[in-house]
Amino acid sequence: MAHELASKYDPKEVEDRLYRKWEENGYFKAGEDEGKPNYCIVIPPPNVTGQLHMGHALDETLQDILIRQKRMQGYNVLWQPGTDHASIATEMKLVQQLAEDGLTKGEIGRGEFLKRAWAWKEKYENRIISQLKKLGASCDWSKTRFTMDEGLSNAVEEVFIYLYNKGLIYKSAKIINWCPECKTSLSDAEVEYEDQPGFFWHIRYPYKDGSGYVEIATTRPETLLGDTAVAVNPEDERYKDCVGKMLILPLVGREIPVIEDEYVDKEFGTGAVKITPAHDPNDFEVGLRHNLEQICILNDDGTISDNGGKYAGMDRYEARKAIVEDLKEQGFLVSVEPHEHNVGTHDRCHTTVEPMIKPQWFVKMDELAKPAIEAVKSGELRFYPERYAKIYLNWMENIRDWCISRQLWWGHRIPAYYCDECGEIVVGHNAPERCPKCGCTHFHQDEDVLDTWFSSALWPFSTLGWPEETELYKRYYPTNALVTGYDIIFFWVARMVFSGLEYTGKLPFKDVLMHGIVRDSQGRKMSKSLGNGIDPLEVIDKYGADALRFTLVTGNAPGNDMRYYDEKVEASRNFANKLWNASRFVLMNLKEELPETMDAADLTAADRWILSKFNTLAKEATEALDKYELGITADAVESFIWEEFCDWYIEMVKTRLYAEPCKDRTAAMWTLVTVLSGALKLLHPFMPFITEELYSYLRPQEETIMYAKWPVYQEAWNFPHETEEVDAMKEAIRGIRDVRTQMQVSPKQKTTVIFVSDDAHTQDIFREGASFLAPLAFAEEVRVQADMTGVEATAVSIPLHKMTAFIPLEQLIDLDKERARLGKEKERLEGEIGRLEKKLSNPGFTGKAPQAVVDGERAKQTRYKEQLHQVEEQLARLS
RNA sequence: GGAGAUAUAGCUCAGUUGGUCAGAGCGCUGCGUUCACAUCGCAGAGGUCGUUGGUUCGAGCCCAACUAUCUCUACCA
Repeated sequence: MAHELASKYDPKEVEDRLYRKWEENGYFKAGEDEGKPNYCIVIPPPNVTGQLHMGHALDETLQDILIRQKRMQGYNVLWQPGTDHASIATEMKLVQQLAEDGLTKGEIGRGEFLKRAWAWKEKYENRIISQLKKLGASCDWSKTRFTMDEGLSNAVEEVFIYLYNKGLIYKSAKIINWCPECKTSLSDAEVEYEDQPGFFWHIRYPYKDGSGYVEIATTRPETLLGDTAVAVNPEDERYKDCVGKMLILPLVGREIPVIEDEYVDKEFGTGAVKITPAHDPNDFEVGLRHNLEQICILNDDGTISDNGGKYAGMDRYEARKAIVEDLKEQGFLVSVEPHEHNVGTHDRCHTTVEPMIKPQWFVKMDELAKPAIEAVKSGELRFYPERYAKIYLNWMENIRDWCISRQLWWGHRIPAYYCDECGEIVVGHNAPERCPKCGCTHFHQDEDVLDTWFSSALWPFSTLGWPEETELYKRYYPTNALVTGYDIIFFWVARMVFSGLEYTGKLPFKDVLMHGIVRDSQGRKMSKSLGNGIDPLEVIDKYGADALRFTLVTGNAPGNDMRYYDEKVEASRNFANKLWNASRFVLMNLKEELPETMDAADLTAADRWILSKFNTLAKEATEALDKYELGITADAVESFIWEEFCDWYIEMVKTRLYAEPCKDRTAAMWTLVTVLSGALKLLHPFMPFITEELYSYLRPQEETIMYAKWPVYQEAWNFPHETEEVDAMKEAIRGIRDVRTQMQVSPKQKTTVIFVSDDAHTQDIFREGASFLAPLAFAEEVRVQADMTGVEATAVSIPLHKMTAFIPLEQLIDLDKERARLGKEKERLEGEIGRLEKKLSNPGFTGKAPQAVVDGERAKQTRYKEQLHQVEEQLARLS
C-alpha cells in the first residue's frame, strides 16, 4: 500500500481529471430516490454571452457548497443550471459588432439580426458553462436550460396571457424612462441615478397682458419647448393673483396658463414651476390633473422633434445650448447658477435617460406585491442575513407598475396581435383566425420584446418544466434556497417571489442567501472601464479552483462585500498543500489493512482526544452550515486540520508510527485515517478536488467522496476527560518551549524534563504521553514523579494545573534572570487571582450569573492559586 | 429626503442567541533545514474593540446620541 505522492499538490494534474470522472459517472445527476428528501437550488443564470467573473465564482461556490453537503447528507439533489438571454446586454453587443462591420440593425432587418443573435448564442453558451465547470460546480448539466428555449418561452407566453386575461397586464401610454442610445423603454429598476454637476437656469415667462413676468427655474431648459403651463402652490401668497392668467412661452410664443397644484414646493427655487407633461414624471401627473396638452419634443434618438420649431433635429444638448443663448439674447434669462442634480442614467450604457410618453406594456403591481410582502413579514420567506428583508420590503411596499416592453429584437416577443383593420388587440399564443371585433383576418404581432427579467422571474419553476406538471417539477419545486448578490434583489429576487406566488401558488424558495460584491484590493468595484477585474480562470490556473473557492468563502461575513487579494488565495493554496502533505504522511505510513472500527479501550488518550475534537467539529460544522454560516464552517475545518490534526496529533503519534507493527501502532494509524478521511468529508464541499483525490487514496474501496456519508456527532467519540488531559499536555509543552526560547536554549540542546504531581491519575496520563512529550519538549528523558526527588533547586519550573514541570538547565541558567521571570509570573497570577476574587465576592455575580459560569470562574481561581503556590515555592528554593 | 451597512492588531477582516472573545490571515521580530510539508515548524511583539452616555452582577456583542466612511432608495423643478 505504498503511495508515491508528490511533495506539492498540483491542482492542474487533478482538477480536470476528477471533474471528468464526476461527469462521466453521472454524480451530478438529480436524484430520483423516492425514499429520500429532496433538495434543489436553481442557479442564477449567467448571461449566455458573458464570461465568468468573480461575482459568478463567489455565487457558484456558495451554491456548490450547499449542494455538495446535501448530497453527502443523503438528499436527492438537483442543482439546476442554465443561461439567460440577457436581452438588452446581448443586443448591445450585437449592435456593436454590427457597427464594426459598418452595419446597423435597421439595415439587416429583424430576421437577419435574430439569425446572428442565435448564432452568437450558440457560439458562446458553451464558454460560460465550461467556465463554471472549471470551478467545480456540480450542476446537473443534462438539464441545462436557456431562457429562450422552447419550454421557457412557452412559460413566458403562458404567464403573459394569464396576466393579461386577469387584467394584471395592460398597455398604456404613460411616461416611461427612455434610453436615447439604446432606443428602448426601461423599467424603473434599470435607471441608475447619479449626482452630476449642472446648472439652474432662471428664466422669465412674460404675461400675455404685458403686466410683467413669472420667473421659473429649470435644470433642463430645452424642455421649455414642451411646456404647457406654469404651476404654483395654491397656498403661495406671492402668486395668488397670477393663477389663471396666461403667459407667453419664450422662443415658442405659445400661450400657457398659470395653474395651481399642490405638487409645487413654495420654498424651492422661485416657487413657480414650468410644466412639461411629456418629459417629466411629475409634470405628467400635473398635466393629467389639469388636462394639459402633452407636447413631445424629442425623437427616439434624443434629438429635438418637429414640435421643437427651429431647434428640430438638434441633439438635446446642442438644443439646450442654443436655447440658453437665445433666451439670453432676448432678455428672458435672469441668471444661471451651478446646481448639483440627480440624473437618471441607463444602467447598461450610462446614457442619460429621458422621460417620454410612449404606449408600453405594464404589469400592474399592487395586487401582486401584497402576498410577496406578506411572505416575508410572516417569516415564511427568510433572508440571510436578515437585514435584506427590510430592503426587499421597502421596495415592495413602494412598488410601481412594471414596464415590461422593450423596443428590442432579442428576447421574447410580446404575444399580442393587432387587427390590421380596426386595431383590436388580441393576446394569445398565436394570431387569431379573425378579429373578434371586426372579423378581419389580417393581424400583425406586437414588435416589442419583453424585459429580460420577465422570463428570469419564472426561472425557479419554468426550468423544472412548469406549466407542465413534470416529475421534476413535482419533486423539486418549490426549491430550497436561492443564492445571489444583493445587487439584484429588485431585479430578480422580488420578481421571482411574486411570480412564484401568483402562478404556482407557492413561494419559489424558502431561504435567500445574499452575498456581496467581490471588490479589488483597494475596495473598488471591479469594472471593465477601470480594468481592475480579476479573471477567476487565471486565478484557478495559478492556484487551483479549490484555493479560489476557499478564499471566497473564508474571512467574510454573509452579505458583506469582500476584497480580493492574491495573498488570500496564496494562503488557501498553502492550506491545500498542507493538507496534501499531511495526507501524504499518513499514506506513507499506511502499511496494513486497518480494522473497520476500533475498541476505545485500545486507543490512547491522544487518539481519543483527536476523535473528540473531530466529533465536536462535525457537530459544529453541520450546525453552522444549516445556518448558512459557510465562512465559519470553513474556518473551523481549516483550523482543525492545520492546528489540531497536523501540528499536534500527527506530532504526537510519530514515535508510535516509527515502531514495529503492533496494536498501538494500528490504533494510531486507524485514528489517523479515520480522522483525516472524516475531515476530508467536511472539507469536500469547500475544496472538492483535493479532497476527492486524497480520499481516493485513503479510502480506495469507496468510489467517490461526493457520496460519502456526511459526518455526524456520535456519543461513542465523546471523551471529555481525555480532551482535558491532552489539552493540559499541550499546555505543558508550550510552556516548556516558551521558557527555552526565553532562555535562548538551542533546539539541539536536549534536557531532562521532570513532571511533578501528587495526583496519581495525572501522573498516569503524563507517563502514557511520554513518548511524544519527549520529542515535543526537546527532552532526552521524561520523568514523572510524586515528589521533588532529584530535582535541583536551580531547575527551571513551569507551573501547570495540578503539576509542575522542571527543566534542569544547569549552567545555562542565569539565576537572577530566572528569579525575574518567576517574579513576573507571580505578579501576573496575583493579578488574575485578585480580579477573580473581586468578581466572586460580588453577590450580584454569584447570585445572578448561571451556576456553570460561577463554577468556571471558581475553578479558574483555584487553578491560578495552585500555580501561584508553585511559583512561590520555586522562588523560595532559588533564594 | 428616507433606509441600511460599516468603524476591532501595521494591512484585510472574523467574532450569530451579552459571561476564557479580545481572534485569524498577511506583514513584523527571534530561532529552526532528524525521514509529511520552507506553499513549512517553534516562540513572540502588536488592539482601553470610532466617541459619549445608558441597561446589566457582567457589553466589540443590547439601547440612545454623536462622529466618519460607504451603499441602496426617492419626482423636489
